[in-house]
Amino acid sequence: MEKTFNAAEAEARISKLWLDAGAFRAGANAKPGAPAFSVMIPPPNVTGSLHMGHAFNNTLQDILTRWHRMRGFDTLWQPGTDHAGIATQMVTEREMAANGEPTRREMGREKFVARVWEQKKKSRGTIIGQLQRLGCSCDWDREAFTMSGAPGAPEGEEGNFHDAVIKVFVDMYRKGLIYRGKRLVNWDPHFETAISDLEVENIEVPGHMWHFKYPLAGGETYEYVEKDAEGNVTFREVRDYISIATTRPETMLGDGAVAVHPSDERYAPIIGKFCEIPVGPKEHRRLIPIIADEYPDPTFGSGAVKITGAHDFNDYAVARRAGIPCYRLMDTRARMRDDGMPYAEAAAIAMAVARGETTLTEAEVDTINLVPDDLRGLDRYEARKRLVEQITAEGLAVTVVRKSIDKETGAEHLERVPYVESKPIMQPFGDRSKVVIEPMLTDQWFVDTAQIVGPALDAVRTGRTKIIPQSGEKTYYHWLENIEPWCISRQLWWGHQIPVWYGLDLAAPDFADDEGDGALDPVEMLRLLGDGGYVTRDARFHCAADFAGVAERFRDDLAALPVPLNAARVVEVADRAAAVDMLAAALAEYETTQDPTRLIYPVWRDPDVLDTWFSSGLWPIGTLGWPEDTPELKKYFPTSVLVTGQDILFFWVARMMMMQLAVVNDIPFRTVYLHGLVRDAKGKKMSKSLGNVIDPLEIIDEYGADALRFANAAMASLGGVLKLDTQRIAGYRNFGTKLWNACRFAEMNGVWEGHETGPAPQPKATANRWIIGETARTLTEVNEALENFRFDQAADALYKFVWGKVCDWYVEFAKPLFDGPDAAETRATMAWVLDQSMILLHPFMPFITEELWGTTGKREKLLVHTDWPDLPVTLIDRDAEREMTFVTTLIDDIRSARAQVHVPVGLKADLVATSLTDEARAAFQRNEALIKRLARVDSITEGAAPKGSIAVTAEGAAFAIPLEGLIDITEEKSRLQKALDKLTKEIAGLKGRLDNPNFVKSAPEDVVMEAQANLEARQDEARKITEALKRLADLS
RNA sequence: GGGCGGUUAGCUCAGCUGGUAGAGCGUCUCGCUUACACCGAGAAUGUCGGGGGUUCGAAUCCCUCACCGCCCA
Repeated sequence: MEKTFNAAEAEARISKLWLDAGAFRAGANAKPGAPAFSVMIPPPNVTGSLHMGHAFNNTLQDILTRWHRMRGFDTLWQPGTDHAGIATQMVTEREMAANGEPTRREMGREKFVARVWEQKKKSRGTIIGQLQRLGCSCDWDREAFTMSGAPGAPEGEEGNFHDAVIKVFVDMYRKGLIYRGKRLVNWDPHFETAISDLEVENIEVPGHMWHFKYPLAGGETYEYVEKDAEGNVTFREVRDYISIATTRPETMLGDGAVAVHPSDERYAPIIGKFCEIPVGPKEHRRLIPIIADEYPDPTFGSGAVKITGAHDFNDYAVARRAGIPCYRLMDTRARMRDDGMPYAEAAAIAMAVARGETTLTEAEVDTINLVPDDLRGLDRYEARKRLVEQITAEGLAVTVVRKSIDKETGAEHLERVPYVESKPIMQPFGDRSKVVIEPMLTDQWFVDTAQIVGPALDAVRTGRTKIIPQSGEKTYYHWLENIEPWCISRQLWWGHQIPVWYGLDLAAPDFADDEGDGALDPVEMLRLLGDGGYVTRDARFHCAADFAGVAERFRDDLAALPVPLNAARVVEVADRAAAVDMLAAALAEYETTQDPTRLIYPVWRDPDVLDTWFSSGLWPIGTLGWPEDTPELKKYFPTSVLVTGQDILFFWVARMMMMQLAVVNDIPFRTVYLHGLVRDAKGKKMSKSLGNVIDPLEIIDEYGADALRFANAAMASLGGVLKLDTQRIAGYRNFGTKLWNACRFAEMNGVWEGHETGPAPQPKATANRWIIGETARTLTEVNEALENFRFDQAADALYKFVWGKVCDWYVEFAKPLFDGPDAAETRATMAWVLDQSMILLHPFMPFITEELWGTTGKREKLLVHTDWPDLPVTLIDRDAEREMTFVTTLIDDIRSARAQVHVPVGLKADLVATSLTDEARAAFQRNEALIKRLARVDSITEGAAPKGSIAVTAEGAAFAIPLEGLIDITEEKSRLQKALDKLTKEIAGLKGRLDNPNFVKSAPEDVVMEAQANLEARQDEARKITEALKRLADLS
């Protein structure tokens, strides 16, 4: 054997060994009739690459998986990747730009989607290969993808995940769990799509708060009065305006009202009156009502809030309550709108609405563009700047007096300046695009989460699904109990296109075939096409898995229409505009031909795709073949454990819970293990800009996958932050080497000759019996730790056992034993112990252990499939344990004493036993050889302590090491005195407790007994040390 | 502002249902003792964030304050 394990050379070879053997296949190594153990990998982004978070997360999954597989469970670790809509589209577009390829829009949707598939194929291997380098024992043949089987999927991307997603959408739609609506959503102006609340990061940035005057309509005035807490008037003035504070002046253009709190006496006189928005051309100023609503905080700002329903979430709620129209001001890129009728006309309509003279449908409101002509098409921030200038120029900014002193004359100047507060404001940013999110009123699809959240909550409340650590459950409840509707439509091209088709609404209420002759004359036609006709009316829509499905439903709609429309043929076109054109052409043709068979009814598909989390929400059933009733689904669902980051609890875990329960009425997993974010050694988030990113592949290159894995396991205590330190990884690489060298030592001593794995031997020598017991104890610890997901405790137990027990002591004990009569049983014991070490370490360090397994003996199976031991506790031999504790502490004490009084390490000393109980003598005699070797002792005698010796005590024994002339007497005195001081303190503490009648009375009996025994032992030791000190005093 | 978590040796962290503090790394001293210098032997280091309470006894339970982190507003 080499001196160290060559990870770089061996890992690829061992990986291949496992893969060629099909070692990771679902059910591999399962015992007949064994229970299933299944884990779904949190699918990484298909274009992503492995970062430390993945490495950590997947190490834990692999440990669980390998552990269960070795225990004979029917094990499946399901791998796969996520199509990651926005991220993948972004990556692809970026690469296309870098290559000088045409843009997405130039290409068109179909070509672009094909291009993304190319990208997917290209990058898919990256992260999968990286997971394999980490040693992940997924069933790679089953690799899944959240868009497999989607239209346009190339060869090799078959599968039915797409079918599952579409089926779920259709089913949920039919059950009324999914609806479409114009709602305020988080709009990402960079990607020009809606995103969910969870994809928004709120960050505090420096901002400004402007204060403006909204003049009351018709020059009305009121008395504005401020009072203190006692009701005394502190300020009083007659005002003709209401003061409004805003951080976003550009949204003033869309104001629909000003709101004040109903209890706010200052504004009570003007509730119900109108005020003017101080923006836009003077002659077209809009008036808006002053309303009462609970939302405004009377203590904040002026207490009055402008209500811009289409651009603020709070305002939106107020607007809905009060029936205030929400005017959209921006386009998809968050520039001020530049469409629709001129401002003068739009403002006039809005005025009429505010006065209650007319009402508009939602669709009609959306056509009203209230951006003044001079601001149309401007960026939102440019528009803000200009508006502030315009309002200030008009004198409608609230001002404050500023005092300045002229440096030359010393004269005081008082001037009024606009009141602009500079203060930090919370701003929403897109987590991918990093641009400021704009609340935007758009048509979107929503899951009515309120309807499906109940079972997901119950599953955790009743314990059917357990979340670890438990604090995760609290967070889970808190979020789900306050859940908002989930916006699932995204204005992207890469994803599952929503299975909804739209058709023009031909059921104009005033449309009739006057003559009842089935012939459409121009008059009748005009009713269809004219004002209020299908061209402007909202579309009708139907949902089905495919076009054939919706066509049928549209035919049902048409059947209710008069002749000849009822016979129109349903065809699919690109979009609404195409449909309008085509229908017009078809009607025109009908007019001349009067041939109803040639009438067509064009429908178009919703261009939006589904939120990625909607599809990954089906990962547990989708990867197992649902909606088909596959054997895998029967066997591996619900899954056993989900291991994922706590940051993903809402995004994914909660949604999987809701969706699985809604779709198949079962929990997706029995246990959810949540872990923290991996950070650098100082606890900082790893980020490219900080330059503190640790690349797991570089770590694997340098230290080996096993070292990284063991470090991950050791870090995995419950809760908290995970700080990754390369020094620690190096330490665990050393740990692997330590085991390696123990096996190498065994090899040199013929331990492996003719060795085969077998049951524990039954040796006679105490050291051998002891280490077998220690092995059994460690197994219990590891099992218990893993059952409780305490990877850190399992790793710790293994580290202490292999290094602290096997290498530090047992290997040393074996050296003299190999030269004595117990050599054969010692070889057998060592072989067995090292075998167990490899087995127990395998889930944590699969490469080095598999390599050792293969080189050290004749093995029936690969280690990956070797049985996890089941060792009876009877292997723990209490007598052997006591005896070895005596021996090891004695050796430790002798070494320590020697070192402290500077006895040369190379010197072999004599040892005189000055007092021994029978038990101590027996233990001592049986292990003489070990003590001699490890404590560097030459000869052993019994007798009185010679002059000038150092004293060592042990349980039931006292020893002296005669070293007259060699030792530093002062040093020895101070050593003993120090020990005595410590003992005295302990004795005082123990005595104090035992002398306290309350302690003896109320403490449990065994605690009292233990304290008593402890006191006696300490006192005995103190006596021995005092004697030794006395001898030293005599000497000098 | 609301919720969750944390504060233990120089650093990173263990410490379960209360019985009087541990590990790894780092530091220092010594050592080429025939598995291993990715090693061995030895050593030092803590008013367990502050205050109060419950208890015979508190790092551990309760209250409170301070600071830090995360999530949601």
